[in-house]
Amino acid sequence: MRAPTIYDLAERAGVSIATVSRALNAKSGLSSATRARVLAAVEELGYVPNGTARGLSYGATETVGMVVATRTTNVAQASEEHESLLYVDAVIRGAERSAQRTGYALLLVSIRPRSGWEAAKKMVGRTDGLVIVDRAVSDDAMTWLAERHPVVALAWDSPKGSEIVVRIDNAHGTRLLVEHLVREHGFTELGIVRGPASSFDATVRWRTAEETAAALGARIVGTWTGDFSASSGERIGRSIASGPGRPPRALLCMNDQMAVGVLNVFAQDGISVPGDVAVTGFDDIVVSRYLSPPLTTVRQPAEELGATAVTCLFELSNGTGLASREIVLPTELVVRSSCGCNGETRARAWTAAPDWARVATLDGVG
Amino acid sequence: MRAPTIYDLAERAGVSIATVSRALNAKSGLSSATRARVLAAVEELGYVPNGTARGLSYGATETVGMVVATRTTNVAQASEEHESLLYVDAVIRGAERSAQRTGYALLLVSIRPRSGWEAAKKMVGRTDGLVIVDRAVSDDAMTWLAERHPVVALAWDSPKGSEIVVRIDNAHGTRLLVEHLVREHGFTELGIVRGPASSFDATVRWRTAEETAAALGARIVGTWTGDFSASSGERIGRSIASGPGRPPRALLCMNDQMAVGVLNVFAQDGISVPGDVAVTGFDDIVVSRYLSPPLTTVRQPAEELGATAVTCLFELSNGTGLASREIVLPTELVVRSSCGCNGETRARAWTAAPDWARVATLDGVG
DNA sequence: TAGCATCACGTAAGCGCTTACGAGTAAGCG
DNA sequence: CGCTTACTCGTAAGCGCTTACGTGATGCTA
Repeated sequence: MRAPTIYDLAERAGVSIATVSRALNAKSGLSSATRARVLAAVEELGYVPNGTARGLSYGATETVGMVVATRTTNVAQASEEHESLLYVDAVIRGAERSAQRTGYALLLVSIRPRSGWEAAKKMVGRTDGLVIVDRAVSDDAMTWLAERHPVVALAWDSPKGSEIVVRIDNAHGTRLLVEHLVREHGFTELGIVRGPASSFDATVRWRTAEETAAALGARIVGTWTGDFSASSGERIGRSIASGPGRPPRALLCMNDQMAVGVLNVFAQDGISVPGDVAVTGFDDIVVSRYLSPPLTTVRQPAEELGATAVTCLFELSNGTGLASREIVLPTELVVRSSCGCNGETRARAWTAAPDWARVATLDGVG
Repeated sequence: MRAPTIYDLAERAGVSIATVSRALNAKSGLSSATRARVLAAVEELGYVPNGTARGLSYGATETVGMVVATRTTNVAQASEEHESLLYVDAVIRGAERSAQRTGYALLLVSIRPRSGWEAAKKMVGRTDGLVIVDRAVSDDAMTWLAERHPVVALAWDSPKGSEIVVRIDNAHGTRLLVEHLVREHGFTELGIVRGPASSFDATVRWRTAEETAAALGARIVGTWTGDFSASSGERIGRSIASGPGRPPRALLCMNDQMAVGVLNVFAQDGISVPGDVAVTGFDDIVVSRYLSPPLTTVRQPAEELGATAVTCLFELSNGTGLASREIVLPTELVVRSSCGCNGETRARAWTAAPDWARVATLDGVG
């Protein structure tokens, strides 16, 4: 049972395939009678346009590609597999939402560690543009891709080649957080739980944290390195809890998932948060506000990040021309209880990011 | 700067386009010298095959579609938007992984509530098969789609039309949980936090919970209905905490996210878990083991669910023929501390699901 | 050396659609 | 009433690729 084509529709409606195409695409130059005949045939035959043929002829796939690094949760099995990064899921949601608004679909591929970037390459011939998340491909690969396709890099360093970069203002959020801990709470001995060195976001965060602490006269009394997973946070938390030295008065985790792990261990070991140690995160994932104590963190607009990336892609291919090759989304400090405060307050921190306002408005945010 | 085509390659390598195609697709009947010339041209020109043209000619898109209902987290803004269902993200990951293994990509669209299913319809012409998650479209739409395209329904009732159903064994997991609470802990007064009535999974779960409780001589002293979000769990938890009646001895939440909300409120209000009230969930999302207390729950293999769905799709289009039109994946009881137990133990519960073993093995699980 | 496979490659058709161009008809004008 | 203009619709080319079929060259057997 072959799927019906416009030829079938044409025969059924007694018109030519050109007329069918015009009716389907709501073009002008058609009598309403013929249009109705064609649309009736569509219903009768249950016709669905072949997107492949349409794309080939039309010259656009109406698809945006999203390339992410593989993140797998499989607690039951191989533990060397990485835990999923919850915020990436949010980015994907945002991108899909933004694409959908223009009738586009999201083509998702993940790149396994050490698996090469063939999958990303393949996407060039299947999409109208690519969003590459968080170092899913190497610098060279990024340049290669951006040279021949519209590419937006998410959570990337400043653009080196033709790619557009969309990222969040890690530094500003981190600064607000450290200032809060040092100035409001008077904590002078801080600990830092870093993220993986491969992550651009993570690196900026801990660097800024250390700089800001130094500038404010606080000391970094310990640093640990995790991989952004809750289980790595758990591991680190345990080593702090059972270590010889005095724990830091406040522990800054470079993402929420690691903070989740830390909080869990501290609760088990009878370390009071925030009484003994204040703990903070970064990201503001869905569950953070429901932890006990509710997590003080820096909110990064993950969905907006994905949505903005796709919007940029559209502008890029429309030739509208972006005002800037680098777009920075704002972060905000979300103060809950794990730092020692009482409830939730938000210190919205708008960065000086002129481009952002424009792009975000397109997406219906601003 | 037009993207290079096989015509450019042919000219460069001094061969015909047919030869180029053969070289690219590793077909036989080519001297290794010509093949090398073509591949050299590929490198020089930075050629990437046009997937659209390939698909049209080849007759397959090498794409599987995934249709989900919109789930948006936007705590900052419109609160009527639903919180993301974390387990859906896991399903997406699993599907992508399974698709990737065969060189397929995942085309993702979400359907907004009340937005119609046009987006899903469109996917028929753009994919080789469709996975529809958790009632993203109506029964009629499902039938229409399944009549003209390979379709796998996830977390759906038994198949009514041509679709294949892949779901988890909700009943078995729920039964294990209730038995644990009643038999091991001796709880006789249970409360149930239901999920949305539209969800097939949720309905089976609370029905089974109530039946099992009755069969074991425990009483259901209260039921509440949430929407699977943590915030609805929070709302329900608050009404329990501040309500007049005595709270149930154990509170069964029909998913983890609602349990997260409940746990949070109880911690705030000084209700001890599991001392005063035992709390359980369903799903075993990433963070559940890190909550305090760690959540006793029923693990559903969300990634496997997605992976299995895609695998089924492949079998369906290969014409290999599925042994059954309904595949049930096992659930397992994960006992942590929120029920009153001490640590983590797992009661693996293999359901009598002969098909599953076969399908899952294909995916490298069994 | 005639005859026949076999191999390596080119030719051309066709996948289902969009769209430039042209043809035919009806309407508008002096 | 003859002309132009506008409208409606058909014809055909082409998007970039795969592949059935054909052709010439080479190797083998009798």
